[in-house]
Amino acid sequence: MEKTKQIRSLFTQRGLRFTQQRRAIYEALEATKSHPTADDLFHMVSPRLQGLSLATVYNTLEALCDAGLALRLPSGGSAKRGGGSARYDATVENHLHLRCSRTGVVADVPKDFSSKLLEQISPSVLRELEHQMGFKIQLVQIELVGQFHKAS
Amino acid sequence: MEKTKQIRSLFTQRGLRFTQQRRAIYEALEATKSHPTADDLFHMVSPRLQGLSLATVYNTLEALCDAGLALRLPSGGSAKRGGGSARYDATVENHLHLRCSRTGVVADVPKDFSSKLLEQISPSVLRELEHQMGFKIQLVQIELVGQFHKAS
DNA sequence: GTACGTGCAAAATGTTTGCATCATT
DNA sequence: AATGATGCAAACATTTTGCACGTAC
Repeated sequence: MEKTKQIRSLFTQRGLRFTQQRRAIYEALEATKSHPTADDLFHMVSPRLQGLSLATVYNTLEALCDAGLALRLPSGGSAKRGGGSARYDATVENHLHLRCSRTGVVADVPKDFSSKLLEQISPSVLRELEHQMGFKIQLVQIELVGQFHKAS
Repeated sequence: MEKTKQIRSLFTQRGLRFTQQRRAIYEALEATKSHPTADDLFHMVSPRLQGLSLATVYNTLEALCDAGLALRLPSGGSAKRGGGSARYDATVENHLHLRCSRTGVVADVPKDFSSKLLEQISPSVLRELEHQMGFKIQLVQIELVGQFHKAS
């Protein structure tokens, strides 16, 4: 299969071993828009890989994040309100998130809005900031915290 | 004392009872620039309030956040790397944070940079987004993830 | 006096670790 | 063959909860 090869080369390019578990977890993460938690992914993937361990999901997600193939979303909100577990996203292109302050649900801001907003941030100011603070910026994370209408 | 009254009225304005614990925790949070965790605050405050319970710190922080007197910072990074516990900030005026992807340490972006960057975000685009997504934005959280030079 | 906050300990999560085994390189 | 990943269970850390008591309104 074509896709398998693509993923395989993505992995090996970054020094990750290509295992069935990693492949399945990455595919599931890539296929969903839902910003799943590690546990969500475990439940999505384990039907196909009987015997999968939750610890492997955690290990894999850490490896993917380190390799730049996934992002761990900064999680606000108390544990009660959805802030209790980390959420992941395989979309590496920079985009914004909406986070509901009641439920912790995370949604993507549509691409056109995301780029419109991100373009407004001046790279020269960021570079000036990097220089002044002695800090190398890897990622600009923007989260719009608020509430969806029609309270549940 | 003047300050006590100020805090008292801050609290009562928002329907919070004014207890010694809440006062001490709020003062400690307001006085520091260090974005402490609940446990940090517990250790800062408990010398003055013997018998203070960590659960009270958590309760108080939740009450302060709900009342808009404090913010829980979105916490990226794995549990190992400082993402394991929530950090709080009494500065309600919107500002940006730097987060070290190695250590989880959070630092404020200086006010002049913060406002320069925040001003670049067009309110009209945000309003359009709110309308399209059916979402009421309460807060724009921006985090610059990266690393400080001179690794520790 | 009533409603709410506090302290304590126990429970509930979420995440990591140690180790034996297994798969990928 | 060697290195690193997996699975399992136990350890760990963080946060929440239940309940008796105390305190602010």
